[in-house]
Formats: sequence, structure tokens, C-alpha cells
Amino acid sequence: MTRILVVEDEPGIALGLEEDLMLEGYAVEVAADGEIAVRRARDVQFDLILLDVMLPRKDGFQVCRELRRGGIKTPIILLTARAQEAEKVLGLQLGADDYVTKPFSPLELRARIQAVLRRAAQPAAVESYQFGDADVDFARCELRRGGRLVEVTAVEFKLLANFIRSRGRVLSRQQLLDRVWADATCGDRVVDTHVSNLRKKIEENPAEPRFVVSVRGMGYRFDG
Amino acid sequence: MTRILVVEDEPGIALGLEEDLMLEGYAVEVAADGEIAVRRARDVQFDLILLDVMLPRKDGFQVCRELRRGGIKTPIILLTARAQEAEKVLGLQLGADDYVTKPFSPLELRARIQAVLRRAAQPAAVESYQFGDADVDFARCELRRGGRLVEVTAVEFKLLANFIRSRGRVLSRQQLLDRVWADATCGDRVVDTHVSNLRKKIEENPAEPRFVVSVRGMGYRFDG
DNA sequence: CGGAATCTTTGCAGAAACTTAACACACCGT
DNA sequence: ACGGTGTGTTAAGTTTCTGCAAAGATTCCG
Repeated sequence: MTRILVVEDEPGIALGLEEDLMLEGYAVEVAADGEIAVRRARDVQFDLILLDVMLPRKDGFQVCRELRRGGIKTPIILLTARAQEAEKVLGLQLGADDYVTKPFSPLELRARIQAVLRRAAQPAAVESYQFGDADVDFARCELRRGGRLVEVTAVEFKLLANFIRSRGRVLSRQQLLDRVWADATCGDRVVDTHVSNLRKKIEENPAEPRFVVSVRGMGYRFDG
Repeated sequence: MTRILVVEDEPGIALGLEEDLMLEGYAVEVAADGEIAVRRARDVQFDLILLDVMLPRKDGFQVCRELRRGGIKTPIILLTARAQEAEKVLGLQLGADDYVTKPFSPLELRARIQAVLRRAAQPAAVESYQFGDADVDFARCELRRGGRLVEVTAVEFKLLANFIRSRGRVLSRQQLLDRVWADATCGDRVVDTHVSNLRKKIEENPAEPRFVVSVRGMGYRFDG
């Protein structure tokens, strides 16, 4: 669950934001002033901080700077009242990741939030991986065997990628559902079906799988 | 260590940029007017120049032109106050590598800097790119096929440019939205439409695209 | 202000992929 | 050996994805 800290003293706006964001599926916490904000941000690892500039006790700029000085890397989006302030954000450069000027549209805010979160989530990707006669190209989203392209579907590819990422470890069907299926609404036998299909494409003899091994009662393990 | 020269007369913005960029791990030097900038850029080999347009003594356009005339190839990103000026950047052919209009978000600036540095880091500093019978001229923002000019819109060109920059990699619709559309507030089917239009202009047979390939469930990949 | 170009939205149809359900078989403790 | 449980596989039904065209909205420019 993605956690967002909203720092905003005006109750009307705070409530509104909280409600909107919760509807979007985020876990939201509200801090009403700068000092509380700093304390909470240090205690809890949030994924994003929405920080109003105009705050009692300690303004947004200060909060931002303090957090960065304290080594907190949580992405921060500043909410500024006027375009002028926006200049300042730019100017003072406190390590904020983005800013939005009030009044902002929910649409815009949502877009910014997603952009920031996406950017923060980018892990260093491995480019390719070999096992047996297979070659998995993560950039192209392609699978080759003996140099020959093998068609795989999106689910199959993600499944394989996750197996590779956790090779040597047993993954339960539930874990795989969580990782490959964004909204795990479907029964976990789905995994079986896709594993079966995947085996046909990567195993020499799908009846006796060598790479995607079943671990009875536990799940599947990738050995490659 | 990547070295950046910031040319900006307003102390607030200059300081902010300096601090931010240093936090990003760059070595930063600030020049407060155009003449100093030219001198420093000639003395020291920077990896990137962030150049404000509005400057005392010698404006950004002049600085840019002078440096290029003097054979300085350091990538330059222009900071312009208004979108109008941005047009000029393209039109005047100063040899700037990119431009950002104020007020810009830190996120955007960072992205542009990285994009420019990445591009510069590549061995062949590509001013143009060929694939099939097509020839993409990035400086002129033009597409030719068999020497004949093909009209492309701004979105189409940016889309194509991004495909080329990440050729061989699958790009999700979301990634393309982030890169081509500044504010990703629109639905991601927009991408489909523009891809469709682009294909009509670059593919031999748009019904069976060879260059902009769909990867079902993942996005698009440019093979060229 | 008005017209033209461009961009975005919408809807549909065909294709591809996904999920479900069912059955067969293998495993395991008793 | 036997029943219960977990797994492999197939085929059908359903959903999702994509390409494209056309309409609506927006922007650009004189």
C-alpha cells in the first residue's frame, strides 16, 4: 500500500485531499503543521509527502530542507498558493521533487503524484538473463531459445521475469498473484495454467520440468 | 564527476539550482552574466550548460551562438521565460540541445538534464537518424523518406524521437505519456492514435508495422 | 475574431489473451 | 490400497487489448 503524508493546516483542504487520495487507493495521513510533519516523516517511511508551503510553526520550505538535511529521501510535492512562490521553490531548491500551484485540479495533482511515484520506483533493471538454451531480454520483453524467437504473452513474460528475479526461492501462488497480477481478484489456479503454458515454451520436456519446478503444497521454484 | 555550468543572473534561482544540482551529484559552477559564461565555457570543458535566456550584458541566444561558432560542443539547455521564446530556440538554430520554459518543475528539469547528458554520452552525437528509407533530422525536426519531406506534427515527431532514443526497448503507454506529454492528464489511448498516425507516415505497410511494433499488454517497441 | 491545423476522445470490431471449469493423474498419510 | 488433496492440462467462455476512423475540443495564427 502506497503511503502518503499530507501536510496541510486548513481542515477543509486537508479533508478533501485525504478523501480524494484514499479513493485513489492510497493510505493517507494528515499532519496539521510543520513540526508534526517533520516528526512523522522521520518516524514512518512514507512513499510521498504532499507539503503545503503556508503552514503554522514551520513553513513548507523549512520542512523540506530539514527533511533533506536529515537524509530523508521521500519524494516531496510542494503545494504553493501562487505562481510567485513556485519561482521560489525553484529558486531555493530544497530538494522538492515537484510543485503544484493552487488552485490545482484533482486531475493534475493525480498526474503529478503518479509521475513522482513512478520515477521513485524505478529500480535498476538487468538487461538480459540466460538459462539453458534460453535468453530473456527484459528491455525488448522477448524470449529466445537457441537464437529463435519464442512468442510469449505479457503474463507469461512477467511470470518468467519474477521467477528469474527470485530464482532458487519457492514462490507461493499468492506471491506470484501479487507480483504479476496488479489486482489479484482471480483464483490462484490461474497461476497453474500460466505456468503450464510457460513450461511449454521454456522446458525441453514440459512433462518433467527442469526450470520451473513444482514444490507440492508450497508453490513453484525457478532453477536456472 | 559531471560538471555543469549554470548561467543565471538572479541570485535566488542561481543558488537554488546550484544546491539542487549538487545534491544530485553534479559539480556546479555559476556564471552571472553572458560574458563570464562564454569565458568560462571556453576555459573549462563542462558536460552541460544550463543557460538562462534573459541575462545582462549578453543574452542567452548570443551566448549560445558564440559558443557554437567557437567550436564549443558542450550540450546546452536553454531556460526560457515564455513559450514564445521556446519557439525561437528551435527557429534560430542556435545549436541548443533542449529548452525548458519557466516555470518548470524540478522533475522536468532533472529529466531533461539526464536526457541531454545521456544523449551526449552516446558515441555518435546523432544529429540525425536513419532507418529503412527514413531520415530523421532532430535539429530541423523533420522527417524525410527517400529524400522527400514527410509532414509530421509536433506530437508525432516527439513520439518518434522518443522511440528512437529508446530503440529496442519496450515503452509502456504511460512512459510515453510521461516523456512526450508534459502533463499526463489524458487517457493513454491517445498514444494509440498517434502511433497509428505515425505508422502511416513511416511504415511501408502500416497494417503490418516493422518499425513501431506493438507488444501486447506491454506497450510499443521501436526496431530500427 | 475566425478558420485551419492539431490534438483528444469515443466507439466499434476483430484478434489475442486471460480466466474458469472440468477431468485426469500424481502424491501422501493412514 | 485408498481417499483426500494438490497439480497438469485442455478447451470453452469471457474479457481485454489494439487499430482505426470519425467526431468533438483545443490551440495556433493571422
